[in-house]
Amino acid sequence: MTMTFTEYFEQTDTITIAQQLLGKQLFYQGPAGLLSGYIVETEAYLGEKDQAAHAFAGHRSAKNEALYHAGGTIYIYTIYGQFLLNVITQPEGVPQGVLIRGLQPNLGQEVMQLNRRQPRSVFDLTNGPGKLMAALGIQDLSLNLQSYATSALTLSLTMEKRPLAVNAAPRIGIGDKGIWKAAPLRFYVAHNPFVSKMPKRAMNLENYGWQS
DNA sequence: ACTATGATAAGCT
DNA sequence: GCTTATCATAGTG
Repeated sequence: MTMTFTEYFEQTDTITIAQQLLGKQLFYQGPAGLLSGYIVETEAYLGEKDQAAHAFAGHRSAKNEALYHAGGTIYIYTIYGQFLLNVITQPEGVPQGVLIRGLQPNLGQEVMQLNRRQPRSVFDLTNGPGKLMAALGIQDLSLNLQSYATSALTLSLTMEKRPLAVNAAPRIGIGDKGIWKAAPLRFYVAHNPFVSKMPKRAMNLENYGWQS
């Protein structure tokens, strides 16, 4: 089955997309060659009603403009000097998206190593939203508002690994936002060592949490 | 969000 | 007793 990016990111709800992105491969055609990794951790942000979302209560500005664009749009924002990567979901005007929080390196792991300052181990390379962007070497906003369908940053909707289990948990870094602080909108491949804050004893180093 | 550092707990030769 | 892991705190853009 072949599906366009628009279909994939507009035809179903954001929570489902956040779960189904686990195992999809993210590609970046960078200056040092092709880099890629499998998505292992995501968070869903549900628009105007979601107190933790940038579009809460309809907030709209130049910084979060991408949220209001079509499904498949790249949304990058910065916090504390870190660049964070999102995929916009839902049709134009419905400001929802998915934050990519963890990546299992595949192509160009050596380059990613060089792009990072001081990773403690391979598992420290891309196990966080700011870390994975640093590893890819994306440290500006030039890809913001562009599309995964047509830019140097893309992802495969077909080639994928399959998680043995997907866990849901509260999102990270959410302050006092009522029910939205505890809402289980963070999804990750159970026992995968590239998931942020994964305790070592919970890591499965045999299969990384993937089927076969 | 990340890094660095220190405290506490758990493991191990 | 030493090493490693987990948790807490502070500093930073």
